[in-house]
Amino acid sequence: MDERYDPKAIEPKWQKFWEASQLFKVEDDPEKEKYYLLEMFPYPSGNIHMGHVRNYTIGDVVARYKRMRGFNVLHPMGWDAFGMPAENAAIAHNSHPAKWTYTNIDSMRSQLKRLGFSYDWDREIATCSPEYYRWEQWLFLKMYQKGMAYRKESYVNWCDPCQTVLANEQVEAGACWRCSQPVRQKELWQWFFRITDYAEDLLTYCDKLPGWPEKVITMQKNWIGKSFGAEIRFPIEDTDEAISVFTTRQDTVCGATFMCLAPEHPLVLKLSEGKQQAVEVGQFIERISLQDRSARVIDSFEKEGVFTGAYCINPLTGKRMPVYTANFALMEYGTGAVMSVPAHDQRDFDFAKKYGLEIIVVVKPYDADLDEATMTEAFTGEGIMINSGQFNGMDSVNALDAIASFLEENDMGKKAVSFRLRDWGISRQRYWGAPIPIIYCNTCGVVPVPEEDLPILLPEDVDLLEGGRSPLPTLDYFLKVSCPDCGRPDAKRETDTMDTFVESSWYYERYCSPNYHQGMFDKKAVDYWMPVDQYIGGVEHAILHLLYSRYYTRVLNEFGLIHCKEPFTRLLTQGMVCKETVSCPEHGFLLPDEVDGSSEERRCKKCRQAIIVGRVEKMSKSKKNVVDPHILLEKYGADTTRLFCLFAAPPERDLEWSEQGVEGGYRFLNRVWRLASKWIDAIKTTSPFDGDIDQLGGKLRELFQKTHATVYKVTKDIEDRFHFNTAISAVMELVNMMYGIDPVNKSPHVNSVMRLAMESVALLLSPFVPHFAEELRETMGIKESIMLAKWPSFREDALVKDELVIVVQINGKLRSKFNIEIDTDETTLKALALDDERIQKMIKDKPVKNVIVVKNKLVNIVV
RNA sequence: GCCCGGGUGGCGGAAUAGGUAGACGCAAGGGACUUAAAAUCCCUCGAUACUAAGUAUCGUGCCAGUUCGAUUCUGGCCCCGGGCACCA
Repeated sequence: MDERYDPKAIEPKWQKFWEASQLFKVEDDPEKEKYYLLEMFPYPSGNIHMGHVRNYTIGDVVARYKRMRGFNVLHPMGWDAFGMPAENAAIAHNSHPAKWTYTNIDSMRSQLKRLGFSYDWDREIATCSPEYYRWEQWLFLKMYQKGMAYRKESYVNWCDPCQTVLANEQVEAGACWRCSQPVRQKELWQWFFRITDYAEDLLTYCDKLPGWPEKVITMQKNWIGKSFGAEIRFPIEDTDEAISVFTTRQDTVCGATFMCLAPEHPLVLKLSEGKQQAVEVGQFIERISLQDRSARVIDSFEKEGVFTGAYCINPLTGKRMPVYTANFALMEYGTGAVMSVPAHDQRDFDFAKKYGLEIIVVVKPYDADLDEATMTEAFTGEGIMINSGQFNGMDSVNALDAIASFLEENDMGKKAVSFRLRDWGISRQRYWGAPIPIIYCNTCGVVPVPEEDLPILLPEDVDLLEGGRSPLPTLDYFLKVSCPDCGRPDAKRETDTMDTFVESSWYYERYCSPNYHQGMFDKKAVDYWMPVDQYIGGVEHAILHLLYSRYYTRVLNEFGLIHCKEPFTRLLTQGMVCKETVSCPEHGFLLPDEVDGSSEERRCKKCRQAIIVGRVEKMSKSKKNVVDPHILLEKYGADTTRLFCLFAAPPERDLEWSEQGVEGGYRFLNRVWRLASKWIDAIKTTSPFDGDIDQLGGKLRELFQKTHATVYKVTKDIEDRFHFNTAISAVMELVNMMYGIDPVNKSPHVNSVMRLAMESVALLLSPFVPHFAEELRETMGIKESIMLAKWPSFREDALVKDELVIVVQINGKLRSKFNIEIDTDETTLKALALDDERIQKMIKDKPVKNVIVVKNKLVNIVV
């Protein structure tokens, strides 16, 4: 055995072996219990970063562990390969997004292989391949037929210089993230998925996902945003029409003194038409529509509005209420109209003060009075009803239901619920995405592409345009098509592509039968594998990706394509990888190798100024606090890199980068290696001890017990809560104890007990550091690969301790302790404790009031 | 503003059906080995005080409470991180 631990030799050796023997390959096998383990697939940016390393290491540990427990484990990997960065990179390098993407995929695949992850690479998927997106287009057509996909005109963030729609997260302070030019709201025809149809179901099932983090569930619930209230009709003066509003505060309806409509509300123009206010209203609508919504929020938002010239009638009080259009009313929420109650809503209060509108208090606090003339802010709490006719004196909480019922009985409104969730706009005016399979015919209108014409291929022979504008509308051979219905030659294809979140909403289902050509899925395979038993990824996808996936799975379920509704049974959101930031007063953020000097006095290499140590933050290129996994692999190897990621913190917490920590992990592996080489000759041909525990004494007995206790502890830590850090520290303890056994020891069972301990160490470490474990086992003469090995079991009789420490407390404070045989009875313990020399001295003649005895634990004496 | 997390040594973190606070690792200090250094192995390592190789007191963000006993349970407060935010 080589005395030196040499990851550079070991790791490629086993990676080759695993690949050659196809040990990561998995087949459907109804005889075996399945376990589907999935990590969020990456965008192929070209390089894996520490976040990926951590995410995929955690996943690989679970995959390997579950395999050793006898599960048939599906552990796939693929690429979320469509998206804007590929287009930008292609423009910058005068290349093609496909070429750029596939080159990146190749390099990232080899990086992942270098880390020893046990993926079944035969199932690899790239979402940009026609073989993949053709089924997405197919499902789109199905959804279109059922009205689940529809087209409407709506406002989007639009950047003129870039000629494209921007997602909300691509708008920074009202400007385009790429060109820094102001973003405006533009009305465009867009395709939508009717996710709101499932709002109730998605919400209900939030409480049926016990394997999800509380935090993510809460975020999803908030995002769906169900609220209970009433829809109330306010008749418009001198017409037969009424304005319908949604409110959660119908208890305050008698305090409604004016009405606010969203600028986009269809009634706004109608009401002001022909009135003197018409011009002002028109200008207001124009101005507000140009404002970006996120910009409106950032500028601490000035509430403003204009009077439409019309009045409506409060159905309960008969009061005339001026109708305004106001910027804070949103067309997308409720009915696009707000009944304004200035006394009990802060926005309405501000608005009323600004425009001199009437304030009427209808709920007073339980213990005080409220005066409209002197109040400085709205009272939004609960209280006693006043100025509300028959409801006066009622608790406002009860009035909610009473008033809603009253409105319903008198045909003025009804109880209602409203959701914050909106339909999912999936159109993107970009090139690098899946084409939407729709044709527009001047005669027939919107015509779906016939199924047999799928896939609609994304043309590859294109010149990308400066600024990111999609070339598709300029490509006649793509654009111009004859209508599938009437055959006229002047029809046009849809040139928008689908949001990349559509691809990531079903990739995990495709993994079950990735090469199936007869349909989206092979039913047998998805029925066997789905749902995903454990999903692992970043919390940044807590809402969008996970919500879309839950929705899409419901759609697939409705079409009978899969049997389950919820795609992910358990979810683990791992923390971020962080590192301290370092900056120089002159040169800004510095990379680690732009800094010189000792740890006390670090300086900028360029200007010799003392550096500023900033906060510990998520690794990012802009903060320059990144560590390239490649360098770690070169210096320490994959096993050390994996070990550090697992040991430094439990998975759900943030991980703080530490060079010394990595060093510590490396040292540990070396330490195990040296221990093994010291013992190898003695234990190579010995079989592990499995005899009667009473044959052992002293340190060997202890080591035997410790070995089994470690198996127990590591199993529990992985099984119960994925706490790999404590699992690893348990193995470290075992190794420390093994160092306490002298190799020249001639006790009869020393070699077999050491053999048992050493084999256990290899097995227990194998999910974490698989190459190391393979090598260690091979060295011990074990032929079978770790991929086929069984997880070790522990012997109950070895877990029973011979004797234990009883703690003696006085008034709850530790004062003494003694060793005693296990299960000694309470009376003996009490007597021994009171007899204890130190205790005697402490008590002296103080009267003993009470003695609490806990068997096998402690004695507490109260004086 | 609302909703989630989280505050434990010099540092990362252990320990919660209430029962020895600080496992394991890092850093630091000491010793062994070495011509020397690195590596390695062994020991020490929460704070304070003292009659100092021992003992006492304090100590898990702060303040109360429940209890024989609280890092763990309850109430209030402070700080940090994250998410959402004109949602009627």
